[in-house]
Amino acid sequence: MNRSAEDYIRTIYLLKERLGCVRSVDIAKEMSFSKASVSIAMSNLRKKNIIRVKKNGEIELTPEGIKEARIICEKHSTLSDFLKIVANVDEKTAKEDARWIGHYLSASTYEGIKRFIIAMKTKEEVNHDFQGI
Amino acid sequence: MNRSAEDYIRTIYLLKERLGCVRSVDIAKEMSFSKASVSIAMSNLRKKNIIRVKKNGEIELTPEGIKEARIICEKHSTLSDFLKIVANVDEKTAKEDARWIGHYLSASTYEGIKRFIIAMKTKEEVNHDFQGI
DNA sequence: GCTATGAGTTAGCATATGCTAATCGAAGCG
DNA sequence: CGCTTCGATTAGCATATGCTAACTCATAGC
Repeated sequence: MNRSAEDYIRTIYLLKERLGCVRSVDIAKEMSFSKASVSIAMSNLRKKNIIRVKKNGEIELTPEGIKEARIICEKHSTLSDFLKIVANVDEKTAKEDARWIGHYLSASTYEGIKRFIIAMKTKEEVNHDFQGI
Repeated sequence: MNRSAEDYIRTIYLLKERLGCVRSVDIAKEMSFSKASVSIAMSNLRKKNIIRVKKNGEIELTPEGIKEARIICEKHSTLSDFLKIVANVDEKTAKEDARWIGHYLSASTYEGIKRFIIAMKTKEEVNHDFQGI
């Protein structure tokens, strides 16, 4: 998937949760893109069978689209947590950076980061338990 | 600076050290790009006053180019070390990934990562000293 | 019923990056 | 000397992304 497509898919997924119903304009507003750009992007996602557009303009992720979206969002939140922990940056910065690097990191590096963050969180819990004694 | 320009600058800097003299073809071979693409990229770097091309075709970084190159390479090696440590990936993977994320990470996240890696290395030294006792 | 508004699409453009094919110029070889 | 080869450049193309301007279409209000 392209970087931009990933971004659109993630946005559609999140807007669906937030608004219930997602249209092109909602996406354009959320991403600060023109209606035209979104229209073309939606046309591409439709060709790739990621979304389906109802007669009333409502945009729905297909089952494949939902699967993709979950993968993208999981990656995104893992990387965002990771950056917050290791680089000590704020939520907003972490999310923005995660959005970019999520697309460019190799699979093996991402897996390594996932292991790192799981170990880190476990360790934190252990520390917390000890402090509780 | 563009992502591609950063890559070209870094390559020129490294090839200069490795070969002594850098020409367009050397860059094309090193990066696996066509001569044409490199030619156009060099023309852009010339316009930005990053490189200077001698009559014999030799490419030299200007003082500004060298400054840029050092910043890029430092960032690159910091991120590469970082990925090797936290994600436990091999040198090659770490370098490739560092090349990409180096361009997309925000300054604050990069600074945070730098602090993290310095702390990590210090700690390792301390551990090493303790083990030596 | 006409018009204004909102949503979506299309045409045409711009930038960043890459490619191949063709060409130019210099250098080396038979 | 003429041909080949090498290095560099140019023209023309392709893809990915974005934009504005102009259009269509449906609906809501007067």
